[in-house]
Parts: sequence; C-alpha cells; structure tokens
Amino acid sequence: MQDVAEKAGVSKSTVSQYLNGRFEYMSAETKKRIQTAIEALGYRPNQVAKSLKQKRTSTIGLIVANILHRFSTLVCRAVEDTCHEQDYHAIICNADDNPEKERKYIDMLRAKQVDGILVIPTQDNTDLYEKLIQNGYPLVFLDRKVAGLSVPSVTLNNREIARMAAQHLIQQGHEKISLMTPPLGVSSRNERQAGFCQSLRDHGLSTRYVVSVELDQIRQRLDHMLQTDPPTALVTGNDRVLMEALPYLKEKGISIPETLALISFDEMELAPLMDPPITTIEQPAMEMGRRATEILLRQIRGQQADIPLQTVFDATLCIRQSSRFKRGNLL
Amino acid sequence: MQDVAEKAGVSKSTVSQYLNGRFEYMSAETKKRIQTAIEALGYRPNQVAKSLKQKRTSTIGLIVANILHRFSTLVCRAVEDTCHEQDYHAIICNADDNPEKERKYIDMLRAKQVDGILVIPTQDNTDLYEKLIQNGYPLVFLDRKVAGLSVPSVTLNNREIARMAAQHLIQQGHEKISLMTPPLGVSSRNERQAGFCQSLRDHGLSTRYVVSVELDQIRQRLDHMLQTDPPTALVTGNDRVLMEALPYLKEKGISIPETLALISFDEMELAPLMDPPITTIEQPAMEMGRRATEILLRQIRGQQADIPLQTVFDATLCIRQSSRFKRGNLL
DNA sequence: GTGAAAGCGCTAACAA
DNA sequence: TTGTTAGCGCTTTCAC
Repeated sequence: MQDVAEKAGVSKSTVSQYLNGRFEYMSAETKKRIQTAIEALGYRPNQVAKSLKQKRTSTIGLIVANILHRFSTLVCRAVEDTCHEQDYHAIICNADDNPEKERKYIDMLRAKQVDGILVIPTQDNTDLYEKLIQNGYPLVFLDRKVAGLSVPSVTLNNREIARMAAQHLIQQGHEKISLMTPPLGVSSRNERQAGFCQSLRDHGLSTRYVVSVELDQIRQRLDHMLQTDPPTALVTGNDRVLMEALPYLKEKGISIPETLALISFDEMELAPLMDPPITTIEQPAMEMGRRATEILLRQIRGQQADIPLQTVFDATLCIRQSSRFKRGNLL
Repeated sequence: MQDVAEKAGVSKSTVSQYLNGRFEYMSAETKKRIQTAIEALGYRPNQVAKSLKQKRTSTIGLIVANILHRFSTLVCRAVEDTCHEQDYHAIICNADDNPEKERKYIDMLRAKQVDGILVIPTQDNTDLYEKLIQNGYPLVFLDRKVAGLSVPSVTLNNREIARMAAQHLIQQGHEKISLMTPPLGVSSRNERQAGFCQSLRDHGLSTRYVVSVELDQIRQRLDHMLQTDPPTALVTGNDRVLMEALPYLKEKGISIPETLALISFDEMELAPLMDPPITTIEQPAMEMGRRATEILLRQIRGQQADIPLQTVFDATLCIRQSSRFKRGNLL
C-alpha cells in the first residue's frame, strides 16, 4: 500500500480512502493516479489486515451435523448463496452430532474471529452457547432449538408434520405404526416423536413401535421387530435411516407398501422415481438456510429490531401412493 | 494479551511463548502464573492478528461447481475432514461452472489470504491460474485438468472408464449407444466422450448418439432422439443428467433395461435399490478430495519434493443387472 | 529465562 | 482535499 501511495504521489490514507470508495473529497486527478499505480503494481488489498483493524472478518461459521445428509447439503448451498450475495464467506464444519467436536469448532471459529455462527446445535453445549450469548456473539440455531436458551432459531413444524404423517397412515387403516428415528436428545427428533405418539394415542393406538435407534442398529432392530411383532407401516426419521432400512427391506423381499407402508422424512431425490414411489416429508431446507443466514447477518449488523426469535417453516407431506390402501381406485 | 501479561507479572512476549508452546526456557513458575492469568481473564488468542503477523491463515479455499452434486458433496466432506485433522479450515464456494463467479471467488479468497486453493476448475480462467502459479500460490485442481497448465491435479481415469462402459454395452449386443453429457469444454467430460467414441469406433459403431446438452434441454433432446432414431442404450454423464432423464423415461413408460439400457456416472444412493437397479460408474470422490487436500497442504508447507503432478484414481463400473441381456442366466 | 521494541497491512480520527 | 499518526493483537529478533 505504501508502494502504491508513493507511486501515485499521495499518502497511504488517501489510497485507503480510494479503496473504500470514499471518493467524495477526492480529485478526479488523484483518483486516476491511484488507479494507475494500483494496476501498475498489481496491488491487492490484504483483507486480514483490514479485519484486524475493523474487528470484522466478513466470514461466518456454519456448523452442521454432517454435510452428507441431504438436509445439510441443501442448507450449505443456501447459506453459501446468501453469504455470497452479501460479500460474506462461510466456513463449513461437520460436528457429527458430537458435542466435543462442536465445541472445538466453535472455539476455532471464534479464534478466527468469524462475525457470527450458524449452527445445527447438539444439545450438550448449553453452557458454551450461553457464554456466546452473554458476550453478544451473533448466533443462530437451525433445525433444532436448545432448551432454556433464547437464541434466534429457524425450525420446522415438527410436531404437526409428524402428527400428519401418523394420521395419514391411520386413515388408511394402519394400526401398528412404527417411527424409527436416530437417538433422541435433539429437539427436532423429540418433537417429531412427541407429535407422532400423540397422534397414535389420540386414536387409541399403541406406541410400542416408536423407537430410537443408532444408525448401525437399524437393521437388526427392524429385523427383530418384523420377526416378532411386525408393524404394517414405517416412518423413517431421516434420510440416513431410510438408507439403512431400504436395502434391508429389499433384501428380505418385504413388499412396499403391501407388507409395510413407508413414509420418510427428508427429500430423497430418487424417492418419487422408485417403484413404488416413496411418500416423503419434505423440508424446505434451502429456504431455511437462507432465512437463518439473513437473520444471522442482521444480528451481525446490529439490526436487533427485526430479529424474530422463532421462525418456523412448514414441511410438506408428499403423498406418493406408497401406502397400501391407495392402490387402484380405493382413494 | 497485555492484560494477561500484567496479571501474570510478565511481558507480552513471554505470554506469546507460552501460547505457542515454547516452554523450553520458561520456569514452571511463570508457566503456571500465565496459565492462571489466562483462565482468570478468559483470554482467547486472536487468530487474525496472528495470521497478519505470520502471513498464513490456516485456511484454504475450496471451489466446487455445485455442492448439490453428489460428487461435490462427498469432496467437501472429505476436504473438511482432512483440514480438520490438520487444524485447517475450508471456505467453500460454489462457482456454478461460471468463470466470472470463479474469478470473483478466487479474488476474494486471495484477499482473505487463504493459504491455498483447491478447485474444480472451469476452463476459462487460464490466465488467472497462470498468474497464481507464477506467484507461487498453492493450487490444486480436482476432477479436471486445464490444458497447458502444470498444476498438481487429482483426476479420474475418465477415458478408460468411459471405454469400459461402452464395451460393456457393446458386449451385451447393443449397437445404438448414446452418451449424454452436459456441455463439453471441461476436461473430464471431454475425456469421457473421447474414450466412449473411441470404443464405439473401434467396434465399427456409429457415434451419432453421443451428444452434449444443457441440463434443461435433456428432456426434449431425449424425446427427439427416441422419436426419430432411438438408441437401445443410454449412458448419462453425471447425476444431474440422470435426474433429468429418469423422470422423463418413467413418464413415457419406457422400460429399463428392456427398451433402453441405462448406465450412469456418479454414485446415486438409491440407484442400487431401484427396480431395476441402475448400473453406475462410481467415483472415489472422498478419496479424491482427501488426496487433493493432502497435496495442497504439502504444497503450502513447501514440501515441493513429494507433490505428484498427476494423481489418477480409478472409477468402478458397478454392474447391477440393468442391461437387457443380463436377465435370467444369459450372463 | 524474560523483556523491549519493531512491525505485519490496514483504518480512522484529526490536522493541515 | 490530503497527510500524519496512532493503533488493531500478535510474533520475533535481540538484549539483558
């Protein structure tokens, strides 16, 4: 920068003005000279120095559970797009639902002075989140809330959509309905399970098929269930569960939906193309990612006024003829 | 840091030593005092300042075409994992195969002083890449090469795998074989097409079904082709093409593989579960992402010695009974 | 073993 | 309109 200044015959501060577009008090003459000098020297401003001085990095951190989940992939894309539009960048981290890893990432992101953090939170770092809030650190939760914390969060109408899924199956005559989710503890899964069970109980049905299982246990749990006390309908809690269940069901030659009706949370691109097509509960992941980013950026800019504490999106039950009484013209 | 130093009764530089683990010449006494002071004050080092001083940010840039492509998703995860292991971070950018956007991203990343860039390159920023190389800027290409540039690149055996796919179909008796790829211009697609055509010609077959089409034209192109001069086999060039073709084929009631045998590049999670299962060409995306990151980090650390210019991975043809003469026991 | 001092590249009062 | 100056928070010789 000094070099540019000398070459243009002005001072560093004038160059700085130029770079920051403060041309108001600058003669066209100087402007041109600086311009020329910059090009001649191939000068490139150093954003790190700028960040140090200004105490903002134009970077946010995004912590997802695992980018390989379709939901997270969509979120990442939406967040990145939104950041790009506003000249921000996103550092993406996979915490794998591991509180330790999440904590480490948050520490690293803070050390890097990111302007804010967007996170699909685990539920075991409440103290850490609390400290962030106390420090006035911009923070937004996505997909999940954390009990007792007032952090702006963007979530889904989990209870209602789970209830709708259950009702859909009940209306079709199912009475033994299973919901398989990954281990509980995170709000979205808890809510889904609660809504689902509520609906079952409202109809006097048993909730004994509602289970939470680690991914690697899905197959054996399914196996056990189908051997001993088979449900007639299954709702998988996310795309990973589906990807475990489906190969198993196929192997065993269990026909869908005749033997087992199937509904899955999360968009799976090929789901509608399968035979039979799988009914899915689609989440507006990209809209959620975008909105969450907008809220975070607002927080960063101190526009405290228009920051909603809760933003709830609606999931959609995409019925695709996958439940047993829907074949033919019974509908 | 000053505060910590005062509280511990030492100087800033001693604190710095402490933070960087240079305990060799430090009394256990001072060490403990600094430790206590840090905790008491809740001091957190500022990585931006450190970066400014040291001229490295422990951050790399990753530019993919579109993270929504399965290949890119896998790459992102692998890159992030590898970075995390080495205390690096990745800023992820979607250039959408748009040279302008790519250029803008590269500029921004450089301004942010990222230590290196990993990119799935478009083919129209050769001058920019050249400048980076001249400046000794660590750069690695993934999935594609750029003509005339000697940049370490991690690619696939595109020619061979395309040839294998063609041969597989030919062996099954197909003579009218189509390859549909997105527009050419990027090395991987070019190579695939070249290998494919080569194989067709070697067997005296026509290459008139080998086409490059924009994604939004796929359906109509397929429609046209199937109406006028239908091939008996189709190879889709990536997951996006497949996702265009499949709904169309399903709509039209074209039976796979009886009427049209189908092979697709790129892993699609549900492909093996479809009925009939789709034969795919699987790329070791995560291994490629990991290797590319390792090469980039080596470059960053100046270990010029062990940087291979070309790293070629093998794709695998996963045959899944999707081609017509394979039903029953003809195989 | 520890401290003083210079400086990384930039911005932002305030002066001129 | 432009220049001077004082840092931002850290590392790193080199003295002591």
